[in-house]
Amino acid sequence: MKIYNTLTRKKEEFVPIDEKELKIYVCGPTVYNYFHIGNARPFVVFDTLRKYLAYRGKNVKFVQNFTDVDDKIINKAREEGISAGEVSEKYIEEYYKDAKALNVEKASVHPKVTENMNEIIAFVKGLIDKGYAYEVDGDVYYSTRKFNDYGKLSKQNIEDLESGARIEVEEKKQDPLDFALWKAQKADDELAWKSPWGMGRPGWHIECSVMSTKYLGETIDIHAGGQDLTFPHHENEIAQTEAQTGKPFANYWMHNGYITIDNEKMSKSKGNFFTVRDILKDYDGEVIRFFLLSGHYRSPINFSRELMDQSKNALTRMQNAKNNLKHLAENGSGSISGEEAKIFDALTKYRDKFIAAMDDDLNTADAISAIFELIKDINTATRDGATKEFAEKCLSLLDELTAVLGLLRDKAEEGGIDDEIQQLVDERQAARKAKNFARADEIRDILKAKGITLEDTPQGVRALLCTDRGKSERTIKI
RNA sequence: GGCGACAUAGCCAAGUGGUAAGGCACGAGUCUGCAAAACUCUGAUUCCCCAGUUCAAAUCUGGGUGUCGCCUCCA
Repeated sequence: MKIYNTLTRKKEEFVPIDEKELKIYVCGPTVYNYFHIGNARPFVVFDTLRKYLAYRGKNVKFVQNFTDVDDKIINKAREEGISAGEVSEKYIEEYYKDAKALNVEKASVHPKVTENMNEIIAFVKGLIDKGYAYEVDGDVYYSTRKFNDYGKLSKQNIEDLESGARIEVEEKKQDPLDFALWKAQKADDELAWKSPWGMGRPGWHIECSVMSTKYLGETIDIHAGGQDLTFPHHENEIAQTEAQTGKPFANYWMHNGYITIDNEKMSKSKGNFFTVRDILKDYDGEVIRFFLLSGHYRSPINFSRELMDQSKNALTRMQNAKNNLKHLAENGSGSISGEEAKIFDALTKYRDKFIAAMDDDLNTADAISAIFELIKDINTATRDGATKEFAEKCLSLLDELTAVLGLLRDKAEEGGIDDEIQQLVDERQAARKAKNFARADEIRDILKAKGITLEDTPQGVRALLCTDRGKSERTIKI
């Protein structure tokens, strides 16, 4: 597999450190609010990377942190009159809900800053001991100029940074480029921990260095996050970690592009964001996931209702193909014919195409097109019916590929077709036979009002339960 | 000022040297009692503009134009 590495600005063949266990770290959310669709992009993209690597037989240890110590959390706690811990616990729970809707798996480990305070303090102390950091009045700063490779990820020249650096009057840094590893407590209601430098809390960048090395080791395979983290966050992580360990921090750095609104970056500070929670009111989580995977992960994607509708319709085409196959598999009979076997052999080329696309720096857009080509051929082959076995094999292939992208999950079926509904369906069939189409249509309208759509197929009647999240197929006796 | 990304049909979007994937929308048709789904056909003589390299360029080089981003919290 080839991966575009921000460190070298090139696509490189991905060579894991240890084939037995790949190590991936993704910067997770600061838990003070629901996450927006821009935040969702790395979650979905790198979850897809993980699913793909697993599909290819790799064992992946996947770490994504929760930042539960931060000014924004403290502010939120003040606003709501609750503790910072209550704020972060609440939004961690909400994160899991939205992530589940997007079919984003839980990470192998979701470490929290608050649970790693001893390690953070030890890490900072280590940097001071090595001469890479210094303490001033309870604050600890990193001596950026001491780290010779500073700027290697973002390709920033340290002198250019110097001239652009914002100098804040109240800071006690020796150099404007230095950044905080530890911040002294300023107010009583601030989160604070006891440290060799007094009560205080960690700076933003140090947590990822600590949690990555703690859970994955000194050198990891892939470190990933949004493009806006490249500088300064990831640059600083490199400076901290490599100064501490003397080893490369991550072999590959992956950065996803932004979500834009009217062609401008979506961000919390601009206020032009849509939370996933809100979008889920109108669209299924899989539609959001499809939308996020419909372009290459490094390109910007514009968010709009029109594009969401396009994604929804495209996903419906996929779902229809699956529904049709399920219907054929459940109601059909017979083992695969010679003609079908030949067709099926030809279909497997789409698996190859899918893999080639994903191998090329996770080209999900191309991978999706391979799935649509597969669907087209399947639809053509099954247009006039198919044997049960052929339908099953096609369904299995389709499921195999869509599952890698986290699409077309089988949704839990709520309720059942009760006798009353079955009776109506039976009555409608009788009415159709008697060419009493008025009554037949009336029954269909009645069921439609109950959220059940009836479709007549050569293999019999099909009932689809329509939820606000799309159609899911229900089997019905005919 | 430094660093960087992008520009392909009405919309979205692959394609990085060999003669334009895929999806959405639109139109025509087939099938169907109807509906839904599906299938077939139709759409860029052309990939922002100009010049160059090449037998061959959307793809490489140079120069423009436009849009966006990072350098400050941000996915």
